[in-house]
Amino acid sequence: MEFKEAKEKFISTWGSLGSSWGINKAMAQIQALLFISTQPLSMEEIMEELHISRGNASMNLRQLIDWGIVTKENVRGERKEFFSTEKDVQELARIVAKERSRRELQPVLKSLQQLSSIKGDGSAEVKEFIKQTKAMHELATIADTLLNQMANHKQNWLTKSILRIFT
Amino acid sequence: MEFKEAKEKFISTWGSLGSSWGINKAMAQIQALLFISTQPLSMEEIMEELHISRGNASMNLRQLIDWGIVTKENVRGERKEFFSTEKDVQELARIVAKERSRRELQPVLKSLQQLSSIKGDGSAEVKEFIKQTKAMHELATIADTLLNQMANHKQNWLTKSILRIFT
DNA sequence: TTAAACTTTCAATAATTTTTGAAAGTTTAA
DNA sequence: TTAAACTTTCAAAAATTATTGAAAGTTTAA
Repeated sequence: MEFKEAKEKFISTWGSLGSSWGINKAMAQIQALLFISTQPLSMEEIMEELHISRGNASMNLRQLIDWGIVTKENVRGERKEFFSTEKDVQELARIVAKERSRRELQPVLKSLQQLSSIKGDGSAEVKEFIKQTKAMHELATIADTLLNQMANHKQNWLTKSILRIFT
Repeated sequence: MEFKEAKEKFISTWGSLGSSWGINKAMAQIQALLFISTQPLSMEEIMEELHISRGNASMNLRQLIDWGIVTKENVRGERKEFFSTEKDVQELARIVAKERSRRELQPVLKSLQQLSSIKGDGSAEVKEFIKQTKAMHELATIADTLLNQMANHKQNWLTKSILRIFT
């Protein structure tokens, strides 16, 4: 396989993985492009490589910056902005874990908390509701703890810990 | 909060959580409804509760069955089919972990494997490409191992293991 | 058999999400 | 200043995804 082909395949694979995990395609593809680039890229270069519009590039870069995955770089002698992504995969995993916990799990946890606290009237259906929402709340708490543990551990925790888990 | 209100809120919360994790809304809502129901429900009842069409109910129930989350039940004296969902949250988590690994991680792993094996021509960009796709492959392998470890452990592994992880 | 009860399929439609591109906004060099 | 270089915004258009509903298909009781 040629490099050019491999590069395109990597970008599109990453893009569709993103889609199936609730991250939009362009956003995932921009990140993929930066991830394998040897130097920071300008918006112009990103637009050209991925065949996307200026507006699309601008908005998705902003989102990536919001997530803390991409940073603006100043290249000396250049007026325009350049962008680069976090290059360490474990650091990337940490950021994503943290952000997904904050954005998606926390609100659900809060809801489940409330819902499992409705006062029972003794009926079977309300009892079941309370029991099941409580169980979900516990599970979500555990998942959240896991994500945050990941997010708070520095470099290499993954490879170091992996063999000790579940043994 | 009234039970009816709480029930609706639970179903809609679950539905939108599903959406943000790549599972369609109706599918997540059907599962939520069954999850808090004290007995199996017919398609008719599901359609009515969730205000969705027969076709929608049928297709999403099939998907849930494909995933192994919902099963058809025979209720004696009734001709129509009834549906119920796995009620144990940890078992649910196991099924989801296993299925997502199989459906989404495995294909990506295979791609990354291939991509990180292109022959280098000595150029910096190809070197970077190989290095970065290899790193991704390693991370994805670890994530997959984790998911599968989860999927292969019986009941209660989560609560038992959680305190021992990352310590 | 047959016909009623029920489920599935799928083309058409609706809803949602993403993308575009041009106008408005901002920054910088001179 | 000002005007060129660059970025952001956002309404409209396009693309994607979900939903409907009626016709076709299947199962079962009699």
